[in-house]
Amino acid sequence: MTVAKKITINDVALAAGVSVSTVSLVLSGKGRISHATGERVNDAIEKLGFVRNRQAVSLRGGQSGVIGLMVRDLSSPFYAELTAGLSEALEAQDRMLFLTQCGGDGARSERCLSTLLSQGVDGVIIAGGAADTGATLRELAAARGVPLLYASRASYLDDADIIRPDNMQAAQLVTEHLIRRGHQRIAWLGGRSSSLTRAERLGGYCATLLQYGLPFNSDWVIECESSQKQAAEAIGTLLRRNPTISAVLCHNNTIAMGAWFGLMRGGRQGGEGGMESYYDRQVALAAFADVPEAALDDLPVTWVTTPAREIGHTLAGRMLQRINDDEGAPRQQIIPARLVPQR
Amino acid sequence: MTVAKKITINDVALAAGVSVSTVSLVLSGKGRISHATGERVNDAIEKLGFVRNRQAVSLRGGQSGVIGLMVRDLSSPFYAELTAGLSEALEAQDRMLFLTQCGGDGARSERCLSTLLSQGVDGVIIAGGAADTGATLRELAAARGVPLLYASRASYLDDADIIRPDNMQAAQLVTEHLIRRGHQRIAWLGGRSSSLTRAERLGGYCATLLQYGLPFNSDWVIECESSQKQAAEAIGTLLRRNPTISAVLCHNNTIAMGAWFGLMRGGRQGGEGGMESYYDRQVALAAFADVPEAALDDLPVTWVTTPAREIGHTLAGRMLQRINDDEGAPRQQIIPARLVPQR
DNA sequence: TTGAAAGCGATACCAT
DNA sequence: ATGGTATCGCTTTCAA
Repeated sequence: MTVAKKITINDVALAAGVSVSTVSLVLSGKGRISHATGERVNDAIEKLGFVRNRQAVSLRGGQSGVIGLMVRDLSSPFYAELTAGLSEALEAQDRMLFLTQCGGDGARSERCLSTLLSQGVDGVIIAGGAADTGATLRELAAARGVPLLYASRASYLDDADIIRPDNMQAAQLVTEHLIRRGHQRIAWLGGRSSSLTRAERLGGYCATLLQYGLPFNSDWVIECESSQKQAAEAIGTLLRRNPTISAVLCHNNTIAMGAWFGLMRGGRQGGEGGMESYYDRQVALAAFADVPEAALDDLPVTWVTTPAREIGHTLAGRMLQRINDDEGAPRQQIIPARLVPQR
Repeated sequence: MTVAKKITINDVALAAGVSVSTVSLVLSGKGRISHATGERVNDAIEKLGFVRNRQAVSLRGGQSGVIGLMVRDLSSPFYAELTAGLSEALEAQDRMLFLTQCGGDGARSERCLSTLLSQGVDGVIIAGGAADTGATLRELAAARGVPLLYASRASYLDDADIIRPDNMQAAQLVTEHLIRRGHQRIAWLGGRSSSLTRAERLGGYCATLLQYGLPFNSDWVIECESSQKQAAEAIGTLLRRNPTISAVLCHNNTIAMGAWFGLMRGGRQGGEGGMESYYDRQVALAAFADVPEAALDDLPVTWVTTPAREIGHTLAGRMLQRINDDEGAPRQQIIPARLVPQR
């Protein structure tokens, strides 16, 4: 493959019959350039197909126009959606995204950040993970004067600039919705007790129940892996033991689907005492969803969605602020969830 | 925020009492450096927390260590998974990913590529989309001597270096599986007739049927939006009109889920003539899946999965080849699908 | 309004 | 085995 000689501002300057300084001024729109000269330079740029070398710009001290993103795992719908939103918003600002997957690993996170910095990013966003090595990472970034932003599903970092979903509000929203629909006995299904997100949501659920003078029964809060099979079994057991439960709040969409299958099966089997009763009574399902609204499963379920894409947009906006005028005060931005009532 | 002065090789050289050339040689492991000097330099690097500026390297003519990725839409599970795999494999090679979302838009694609090139990427991968502007894009990349690789869900580019899933084989695989399980009358549900992926899959399905001497009936191939509701209705209509059908092949997981609901509902409603018959006969479902195996829905369905992550890995490997020794011959690499029999 | 020249950080050739 | 230095493409004073 023959590599055409790269076009530089020198070539442009030559073609336009001006100096490189002039070309640079035209490019950046600074300095007062006569209209005629501007025209000629732009023509030359057009004709030669010149594209400005950002690395040289950045080396000289300018911005690279690149934001680094460290994401725990891109294949998770939540982070994929967040990343898509972030990339979208950045591109609208003529910036780009540098992507790394840092996993949960601390040492790996440091290497990732180092790489990002060595590439001259204007800022770094850490989405999920890297909670433990927070201090080291922040020192690294601070030493380079690069703004660091966090996006997280739960609020484990109090003193950092962070954007996150409002898990508590989400739980309150959906719990209140169920109550308004007449449910008095609402159970919880799914998630591991070690999950911070779950803890926050449970807080909102619990608070709302008490606020409405309804019973909060810890036997009605069931831990469960995110597996349809396990959820289906778990809801069966739950309802058999507690036949008065009229609504179940599911930790995520997998749980919701499993729960629904569980209800179907229970109803279908029929004639087994308690089993058919709750189907006939139409136990209501509600669930938290990780996916964008358009991708919600078509189940008879009320969803609460965390607007991951919106979080991405917000991150882009906040990063722009940080880059332009570094208001040092760490700040928390909390993005509310939306309710999608059962259709 | 106080920005610590950036550490350069000059600082390292000073600290180690050697020249910058020596530091550079130690960094790149070229030239013969005495062990003692090497030690001293590395100590200084460690002590000062020096990180090499890749922009300067790249400006001087070295590699940037960055691969550009233009992806149609990151929030689609297939591309998210592909991107995750690619990023994973690249990081193992000490390279990074530059991400852009180019949508389907031609002009936008050109701008994306331009930006990538201006950032000094060592190579570019286009995943989905940008089919129409192929020629322009390739010229742009070629002019800069940057290798261009395609990843696509269907084979619309014959003369390019491309990696893609084997849609035909996938369809053959699953169709054959159904036949071996004793199904003779297999219908197709889902997808739009304008979809290239679907066309290729239909080809495999059709070929396999004929190969086994089974009837291929175009009335049994149903177009359908990827919506659970529509799929549920469509399968109902299909089976009512063609009660002899014993298996249905679904274009994706949404269709599969809808189809399954359709079967459930049909079975449940009972007593409506044809409606109950097909439920009792246990119509088998099989489906193509976009998601990784671990994320498959827990349905009584036989899945064929396109290994998106593997495609990502393969892309990384091929890109490495292209960067190192540019064997110009465009080459197609076709990644086979895997069967996940109904559990 | 425009041009000349210094310098950003790293590399590699040419000396020593 | 090391050191000096021109160079990559661009921005930015300082002069003209």
